[in-house]
Amino acid sequence: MLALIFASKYLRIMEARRDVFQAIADPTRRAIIGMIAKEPVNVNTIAEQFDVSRQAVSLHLKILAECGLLTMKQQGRERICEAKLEKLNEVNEWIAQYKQFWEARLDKLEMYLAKIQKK
Amino acid sequence: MLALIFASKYLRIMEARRDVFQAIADPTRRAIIGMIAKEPVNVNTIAEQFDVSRQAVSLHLKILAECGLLTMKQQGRERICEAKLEKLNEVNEWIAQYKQFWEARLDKLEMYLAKIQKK
DNA sequence: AAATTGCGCAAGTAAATGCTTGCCCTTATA
DNA sequence: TATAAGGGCAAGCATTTACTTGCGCAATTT
Repeated sequence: MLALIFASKYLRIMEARRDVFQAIADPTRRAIIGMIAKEPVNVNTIAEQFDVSRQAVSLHLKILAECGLLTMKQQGRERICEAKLEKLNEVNEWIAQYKQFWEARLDKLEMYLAKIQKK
Repeated sequence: MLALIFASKYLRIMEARRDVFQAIADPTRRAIIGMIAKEPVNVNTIAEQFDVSRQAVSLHLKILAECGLLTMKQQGRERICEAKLEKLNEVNEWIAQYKQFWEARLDKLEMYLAKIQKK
């Protein structure tokens, strides 16, 4: 019984969700992605742009790195963060499968509006 | 000082993030979206598909409704959930602005692979 | 060599999240 | 009309999240 509890706890820790959906849910992390998308930037430069502590930003970077949205490379005493946005494709594909639904709805709306306008 | 703390607390509560990014971050909620995308379904039918309690599912539905991804309508004693996926477009557009970056990378990789293969 | 810069690693905290159980009210069915 | 089915509301709990402050260490500058 106790073992089970420990096991489940352990499993939960191991499974700690670090997926892209989770990563981009946070507005600060989306802003970070926006910052590094065009060119690699070092940690402190990123941190300066936000009004939270460097540590907080550092944690966000860690999360982004863990789910594959960026890589870090050491360069002297600096750590350069480089965006690896391929992983965004996972979200892109999830969304894509539903596009037909909302686009169909919009089409219907458009047709309806056009019809109204004719009268 | 105290007023400030209360004010900030109050603001935080009022601002409670209920955006689409947040909403789709949860795997259960994504699964719910998958269930109701094609046709409206009532609450209990949705809840039966998951191994969490009806209350838990109900909360997920509430969150999805609050951020506009579904609407509920009462029908006798049942509440029918209907997907309104237009809001997904917000995510879609956010992603779209970065497509060039990861696609450019993939193109480069493709070209590189093609080059290697030729040799 | 001394001071500064860049940045990770804890430890601690408040709030948010995800879930449960229990209760209650309404609508439908036997 | 009694019972069942659909489903909201609220309290309570464990975990996670987002953040802070303090410390320390290695690479640079002065």
